[in-house]
Amino acid sequence: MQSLKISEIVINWYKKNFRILPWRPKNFDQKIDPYIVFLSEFMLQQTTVKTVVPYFINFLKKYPTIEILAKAKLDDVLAIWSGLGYYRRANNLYKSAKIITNELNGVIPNNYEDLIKLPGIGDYTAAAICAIAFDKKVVVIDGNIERVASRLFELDLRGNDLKKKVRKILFLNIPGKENSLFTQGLMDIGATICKPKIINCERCPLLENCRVAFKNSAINYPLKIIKEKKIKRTGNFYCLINSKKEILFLRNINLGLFENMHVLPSDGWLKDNHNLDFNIFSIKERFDCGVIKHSFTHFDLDGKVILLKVDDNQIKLKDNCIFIKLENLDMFSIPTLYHKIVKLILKNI
DNA sequence: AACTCGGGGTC
DNA sequence: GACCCAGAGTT
Repeated sequence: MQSLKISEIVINWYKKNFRILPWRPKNFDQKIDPYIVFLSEFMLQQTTVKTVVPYFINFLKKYPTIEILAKAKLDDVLAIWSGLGYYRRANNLYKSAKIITNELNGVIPNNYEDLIKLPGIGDYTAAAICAIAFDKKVVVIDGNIERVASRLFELDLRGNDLKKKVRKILFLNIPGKENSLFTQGLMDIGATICKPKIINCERCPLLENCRVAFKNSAINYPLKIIKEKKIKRTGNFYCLINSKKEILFLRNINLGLFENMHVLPSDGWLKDNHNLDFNIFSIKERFDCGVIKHSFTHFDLDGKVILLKVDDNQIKLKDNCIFIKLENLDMFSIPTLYHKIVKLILKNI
């Protein structure tokens, strides 16, 4: 009797052991809504399933179709994304929804070439939507699949070289049908069995196919990429608050970090400061509230938090300035860093 | 090819 | 603390 192919093993395993996730259909016969896959893949870029789940549920409730999303306001989309991070994803998701609704008759493309043209959709996401939503025969490589493959075939490569080799090998092992299940199966094996630090070889369906199974060296795969040590940065954050307990935020027009989000005035830690002209305010009191620590991908931030109590007299604010009531903060697009700062401020009021 | 983009889970 | 996560866009 001929032994089972890798794809058959993975698909059979997946049908019995798949993770139940809010963006997955309840059974395999159910038709998949491409918008569900489209949305989940944006959220899942570089973000763990556990973190995404509550955001996905909220988002889908508010924007159940791509047309409703396309007709929403960007600020509202960013607000519901607040806390999830990598806010460029939300900006691009919104752009793509508009393009699909206004230029593509509201139909999400079912092929790699058209998908990858859309903003926020790169190689991985284009392939993932093709495979998962449309069951197309394309190779999908995410962090999970790259790790599983690097161990399965004991690949002594890293970075882009590893990805190329994985692509070549997976192309030879891709099934003729049910690639949607194969792709998600490899992901689930990576997420639940072949994990980065804890490897449960005894539960793995690919045990007999794996070159590093039960070996101490398994944990070394994929080979690590040496990373630079994180830099420290310091800055000052200013919280202007009036007697109505409204806090002054700026809508950040700078590209890059926190694009289009609401931020507090600050200086010292970015090239493009989130500047405010304090002269138009009459400041009654000033407190130093201590230091907030926040970790970014490439640096650790120590931010001095300064509370400034200001008069209520009507001032002509610039367009990008807005006083937000404390109880309304959740309605606005405010990154986690600034929620942490406000929390520190409240202890000092 | 190397940077820049968040924030939280996990160990 | 360090690593990792259903990566993409820019330089």
